[in-house]
Amino acid sequence: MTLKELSDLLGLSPTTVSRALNGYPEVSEATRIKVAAAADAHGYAPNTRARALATGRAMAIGHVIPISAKHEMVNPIFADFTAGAGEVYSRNGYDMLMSVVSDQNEKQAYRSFATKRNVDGLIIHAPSLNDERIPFLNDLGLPYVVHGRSSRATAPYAWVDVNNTRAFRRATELLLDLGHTRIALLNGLEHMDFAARRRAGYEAALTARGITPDPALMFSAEMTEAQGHDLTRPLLATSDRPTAILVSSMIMAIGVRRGIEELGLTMGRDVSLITYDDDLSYFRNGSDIPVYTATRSSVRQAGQHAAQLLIDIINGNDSPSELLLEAELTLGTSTGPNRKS
Amino acid sequence: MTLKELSDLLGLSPTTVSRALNGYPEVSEATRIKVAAAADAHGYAPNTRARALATGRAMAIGHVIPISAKHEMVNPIFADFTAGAGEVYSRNGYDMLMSVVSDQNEKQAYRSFATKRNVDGLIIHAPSLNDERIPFLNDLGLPYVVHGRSSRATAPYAWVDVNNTRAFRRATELLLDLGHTRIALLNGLEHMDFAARRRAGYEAALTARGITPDPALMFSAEMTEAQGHDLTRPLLATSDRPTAILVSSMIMAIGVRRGIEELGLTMGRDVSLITYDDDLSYFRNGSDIPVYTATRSSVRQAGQHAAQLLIDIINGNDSPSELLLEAELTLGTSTGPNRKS
DNA sequence: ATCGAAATCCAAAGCGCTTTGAGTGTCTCA
DNA sequence: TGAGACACTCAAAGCGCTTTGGATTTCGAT
Repeated sequence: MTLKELSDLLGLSPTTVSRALNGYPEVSEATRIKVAAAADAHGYAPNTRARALATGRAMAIGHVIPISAKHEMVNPIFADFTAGAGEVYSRNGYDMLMSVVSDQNEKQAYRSFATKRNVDGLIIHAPSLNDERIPFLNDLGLPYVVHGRSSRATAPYAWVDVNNTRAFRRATELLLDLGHTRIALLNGLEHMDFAARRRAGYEAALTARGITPDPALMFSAEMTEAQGHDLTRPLLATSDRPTAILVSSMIMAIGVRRGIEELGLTMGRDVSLITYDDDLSYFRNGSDIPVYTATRSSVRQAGQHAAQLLIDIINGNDSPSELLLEAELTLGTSTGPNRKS
Repeated sequence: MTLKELSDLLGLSPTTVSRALNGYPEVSEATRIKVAAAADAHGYAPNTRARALATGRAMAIGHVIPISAKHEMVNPIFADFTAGAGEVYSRNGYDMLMSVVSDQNEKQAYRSFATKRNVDGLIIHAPSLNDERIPFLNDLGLPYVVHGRSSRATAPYAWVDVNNTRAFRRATELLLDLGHTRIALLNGLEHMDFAARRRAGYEAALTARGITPDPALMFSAEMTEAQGHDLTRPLLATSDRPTAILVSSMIMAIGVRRGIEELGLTMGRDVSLITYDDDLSYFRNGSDIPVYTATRSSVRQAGQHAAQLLIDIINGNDSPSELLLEAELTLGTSTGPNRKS
């Protein structure tokens, strides 16, 4: 069913039908209702491609999912972020276009979006400290929003981020308050901005209490279950082992816990643990009582915010284009007072 | 840069330029090279929307991601499946269109894809035993591939699935061989086809050894960490507790393990555990030695196969449209002989 | 020299929609 | 009664591409 067929059916011109459906004022309410009814009855919806061509707007947002060639990894938070963003897109009539590329080809994917003109905007993920995508995209001229920040970027850009520094500072302070002084940090890869900020928060809290951060207690790795486990085992086997561990992701924390228990130790008693929790839908932190003490911020909500911000930018509503979300610190059973001192 | 601009630049007609770029034989090799070079130099790529309108092909595949309204859950395997499918799409010049909708609106999302004509095909996930989407999509006339099967569907459809029955039958047999007779099953929701098949495999193995499946040992729930834990606790608190547990997902298994250890029991010694492992990239089963004994099948590869199959169907290459993948059974440290008998 | 096929290239139509600019009635007020 | 204002509606152009059906040139063969 095309517009022309529908208009023939109604004995109207395509113009009028189009205007009726798109809510233009030049058409009477009576015909509008008639047209809408007929469209509904015959299951008519405008052909996206033709409409996009005519209006110059693709009504689609692009997401580039880079796959690390080394580890064949998909960022686990991606599904929930996507879900959040997707809801907002649907609500606003936008489609979500996903491009899965190996991380070397990422820029090419952005360029391709721009030249093929099949999206009106982009969301980019996981920025590094000085992310080269930002100047690149500024040149490209396609609206975009960054999920996260890039501390050393000089050009302006729109972003939605969590206050990672504050979150890790508070988590560290909690552990200090519980009497822990040897606190390990199992962080994500620190060329990533979020990880650098988390480390800064951790170090700031220690320094403020007169403790010099010990490089032997700080680790930076991919945030997998296996890494969590593999880093924890040797760490806890030393004589002056830490009494508390700060972990950058739930998934990694699962591995840490596995390591703790393999050594016959008990989490929350022998070793305290605080983790960052992205509130992933399939991995909620316990059912009633949280298992892990955690700083939590919903990545799904971040997705909603980022999507809304991008749509605002595309529509030219220049509301503030930066949004800093706060994580909340929730007590679980994984922390307790230091018993070793 | 449009085709017209490029052709003006080259002193050729748009026709010739278009043909040169699309590899039609009516253009000399010399001009083809010249055109390609110019296109490259000026960063020209055909406008997707215009091309789609002209060719009648959207060069895009739709995925509908239903969000369970009740639990606000995103299927965790979705990210990896998507990654696999996305690779194949990219390689073949297809875009991936994602539509996130609450599960009540799912059909509407398919219909919208069909009427708006912005995709050439669909992939659908998580079919139930008698999935109503199959007749619905057959009517709709948009090519599609099902990830999974729908046992009670009468109409034919293309699918890619894992041999769930066989996988669970083999896993159960392994436990039986180890002397376990009271084997619990923590399954996914059994209106889902995959879960029903897994249960069938489990029951078949038991029955073949003369053991009547005990309803008190069979559970069907959402496959979250919390559910795994919450089901395990009371299960292992009974006097005639099972000595082995078969679990339908790694994530759930993590929760089961937590339950086991909270009770002071040791996995692999006091309780054996076998889990189904989708080989999720962020949740590999241990680094060197697998932690869990598991039946594994890569959901990412399933994504690749499904995407390829769909593209084949769209292109009219009618290769066989059904693909059954086998899961492999890998020994980890979570299983051991029954010590209780 | 001439013809026909092969090799190139092009003009123009068309994909299905939006939107501009104009046209036709109908109403209101002088 | 006539003129202007208003409410509707429409024809046609245009978005950027592909593709049909010709037109032109080249060249070996007659």
